[in-house]
Amino acid sequence: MEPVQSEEAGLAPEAGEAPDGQVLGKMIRDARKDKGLTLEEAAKAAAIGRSTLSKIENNQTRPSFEIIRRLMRTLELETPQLFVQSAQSSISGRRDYTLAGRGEHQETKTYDHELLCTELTSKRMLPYISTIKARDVTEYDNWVRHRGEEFMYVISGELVLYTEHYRPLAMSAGDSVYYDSGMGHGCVSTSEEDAQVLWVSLEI
Amino acid sequence: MEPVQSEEAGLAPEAGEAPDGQVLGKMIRDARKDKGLTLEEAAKAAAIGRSTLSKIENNQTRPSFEIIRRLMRTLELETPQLFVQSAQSSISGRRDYTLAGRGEHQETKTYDHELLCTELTSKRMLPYISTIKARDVTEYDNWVRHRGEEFMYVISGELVLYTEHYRPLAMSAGDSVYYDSGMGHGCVSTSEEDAQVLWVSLEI
DNA sequence: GGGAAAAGTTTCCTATAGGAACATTGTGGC
DNA sequence: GCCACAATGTTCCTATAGGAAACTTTTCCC
Repeated sequence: MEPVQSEEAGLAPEAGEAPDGQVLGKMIRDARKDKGLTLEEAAKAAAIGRSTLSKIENNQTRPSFEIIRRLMRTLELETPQLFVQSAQSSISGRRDYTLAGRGEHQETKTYDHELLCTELTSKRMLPYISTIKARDVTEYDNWVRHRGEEFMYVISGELVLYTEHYRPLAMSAGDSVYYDSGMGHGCVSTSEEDAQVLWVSLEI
Repeated sequence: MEPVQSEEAGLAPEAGEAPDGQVLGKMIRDARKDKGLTLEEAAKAAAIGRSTLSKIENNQTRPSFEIIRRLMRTLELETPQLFVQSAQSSISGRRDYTLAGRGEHQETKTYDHELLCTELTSKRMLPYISTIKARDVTEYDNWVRHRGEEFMYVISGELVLYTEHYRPLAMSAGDSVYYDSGMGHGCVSTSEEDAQVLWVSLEI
């Protein structure tokens, strides 16, 4: 009963009708992991179903506005990251999201993420800048891990990239590294000030 | 008939909240009226159904995230308003780009690429740093174009990103942009010194 | 290594979102 | 008043969102 599905494709800026919400799910998953929550915990806190959250994170559904709203509150996500009308253009970016909230920027003990793109649908790479808090850590055992690849470039500061399979890698401004993000990894700032890092992540 | 459907009745555990759900429709209607659009016009512009918009404005449905996103773009709604109620129009997600108008540039071509990873096999993203010579210009009719997506971050200097379909975008250190690289594009340095740019490219 | 518990995914089903067509309510001209 | 006709509201139907539970995978222990 669906002879024509065409009309949808016409107006939308992004061409492909591929159901890939692509980055939205990843963002939510990352935010959840950052807070150290399991699917169950996060879902309960947001008053949604565990399976629903799983589907959203895997981009297997087109969630309702209400559901997303609850998740954003629970995960303390910056709202503009999720939308921001980039005026029907595929050009978007610039660090203009820090905005309003002023301080209530999503922060965890260790990282402070700032997404560098808007229009999450239709994008496959996820670029963002992280501020890595200065702190002392003798050893790292709490790996970040997600299927895909990741490129990292140090904008400022000094840090050590700990990875699961290789020896720690000391990095400073201008250095970059490319690795399989399925391998556990994590950063620790080794300078007095926070370190700034640019990531580009590709989920497989 | 009046289905005073307490939409949230079953789901929302917290009672002290839930205003957004009721206000959403009014906000959207107001925004539409402000722009002097009829239901039909607005719905068409947002690529949604007329009846759907009607229901949303009358709070008779719980629209999907995607639908709301389209409406916000069409009506140029500020995102935080939808989440933070009583938001005093925090200027967010503003496109505070400085747009470079004008078109006279001399032409040359010489980027200076430096690949940031080795072992290209098994990698899907391609990160590299380009030095864009001062006063360097790419020819407009000879766009760079390749299937895929591209993320660009300005490390230093000032430049203008020219694209095939959008207005020139002036960028300086710290700015970034994400675009479909199938769209013709090219950079021109506008500062005295060379500009340094970090690219991450993803072929499809 | 193996078994158990936890985390995550998929399946199945119901309620409903979204859109086309139909119905109703303005609104201005005569 | 009555008639166009334009704008909005409602009905009807299908595809699917969302949740419970079954199932699978991963993570810990011993």
